[in-house]
Amino acid sequence: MVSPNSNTTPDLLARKLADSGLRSTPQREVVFNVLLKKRDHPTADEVYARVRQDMPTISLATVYNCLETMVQCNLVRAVNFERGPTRYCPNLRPHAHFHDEQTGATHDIDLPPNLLEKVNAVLPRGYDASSVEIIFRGKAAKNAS
Amino acid sequence: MVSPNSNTTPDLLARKLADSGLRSTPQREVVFNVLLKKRDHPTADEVYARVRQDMPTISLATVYNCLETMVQCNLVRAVNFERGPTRYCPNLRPHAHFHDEQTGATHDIDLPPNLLEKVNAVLPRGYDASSVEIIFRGKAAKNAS
DNA sequence: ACGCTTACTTAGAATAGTTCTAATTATCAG
DNA sequence: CTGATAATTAGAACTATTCTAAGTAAGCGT
Repeated sequence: MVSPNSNTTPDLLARKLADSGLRSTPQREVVFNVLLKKRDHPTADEVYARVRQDMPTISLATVYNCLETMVQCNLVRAVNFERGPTRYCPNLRPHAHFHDEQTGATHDIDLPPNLLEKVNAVLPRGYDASSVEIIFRGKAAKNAS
Repeated sequence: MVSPNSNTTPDLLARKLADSGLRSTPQREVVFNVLLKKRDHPTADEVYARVRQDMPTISLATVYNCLETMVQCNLVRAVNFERGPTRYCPNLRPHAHFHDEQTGATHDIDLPPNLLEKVNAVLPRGYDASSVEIIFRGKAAKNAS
């Protein structure tokens, strides 16, 4: 038998899941691959639609379960704009999000290493932030990441 | 007849509404006053509960309508954490939000004048942000604004 | 390999927050 | 005062998500 996945991602998914005492399953693999393949911040419904092309029997509940599991394992970030549907993002680098109000598209904005520290520095004493989120809203030119 | 509101807020509400071609109504006034009185980032339901003490016949739909109207007029900011209920904030200064994960409380973090510019500066060419939102998550000491 | 235990998946019901609809009421301009 | 427009209202509808309970699969000790 050929060792699985040896040529693709060196099973980040399986490793990170195992770190949390969880299993890699076919459903989790296909959901994760969908996120990696097209990094356009899809909603759960959009992930569901894409995943069904490979695995037509998967349920929407499972897609939600898988996504939530990956968020818990820090494999994926959940992103929210106002009260719109949650979007999912497999970019693990520190980054902000730019929400294009015309098109609805979401773009990752990579952050220079010191920026989050600078932002954190505005917190008065007594505040201890475990995470910072930065969201831009506006208009983006057509040529964007 | 005594001139109304001459001693309280010099009718910011009525002015800002008029700027958008809208009327000041009893419902809008009481909703706005509720927001000003206790600035704890209440949800629409919480606003509804408070408003009904002064105006028991108001409807929840009207509370939503009033809040949305005020957001449109830039009298109030809508704040969202994940997919929780929208919260409302009458603080018009540039500020970030700190979401205390233990208590669920929200605190305003005033921003130094240059910070938003610095943050904006991380945007690559082609991105034109009309607004930036900064959200901290973590733990806050008991003595907080 | 066998059974046991726990993890995972599934379909559908339930839920929360919000928005919509259609009818009523209030306000403004002439 | 009258007609037009704006605002309010109650309740239905909607959307995204979570819950429930049952079924399926996988790892583990023997």
